[in-house]
Amino acid sequence: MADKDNFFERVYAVVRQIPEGRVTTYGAIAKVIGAAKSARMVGYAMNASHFDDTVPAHRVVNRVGLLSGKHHFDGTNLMQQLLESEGIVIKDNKVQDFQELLWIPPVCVE
DNA sequence: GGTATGACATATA
DNA sequence: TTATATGCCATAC
Repeated sequence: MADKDNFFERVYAVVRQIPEGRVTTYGAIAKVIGAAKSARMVGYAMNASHFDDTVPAHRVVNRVGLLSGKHHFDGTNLMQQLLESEGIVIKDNKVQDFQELLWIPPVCVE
């Protein structure tokens, strides 16, 4: 289903599975959706996810735990506030204990 | 249909 | 270790 949106839909599906208070990386998502080399596409998909409020893009950060995409949110620190609202500590636009908060989504089995 | 861009990642210097 | 360069793949123009 949703064979049209294939890529975006897959990204959304994974991001939507991110538990509250957890974060993940673009690379992890890319790998799970079957496009490990398309980590950039994940971020690109997130850009389009703005029309979909069911996708917690604020829980997705780059591999260093940096809120690379906070700049794309409405506010300047909206992303950070959202994460902090979930119990995640943000310092200098970076996720503290990122490694511990990092959550790897299960592989998409169709 | 080719070029340019991108919320990343990995490799090399 | 930090900085620079390249790859990768899908979207937009």
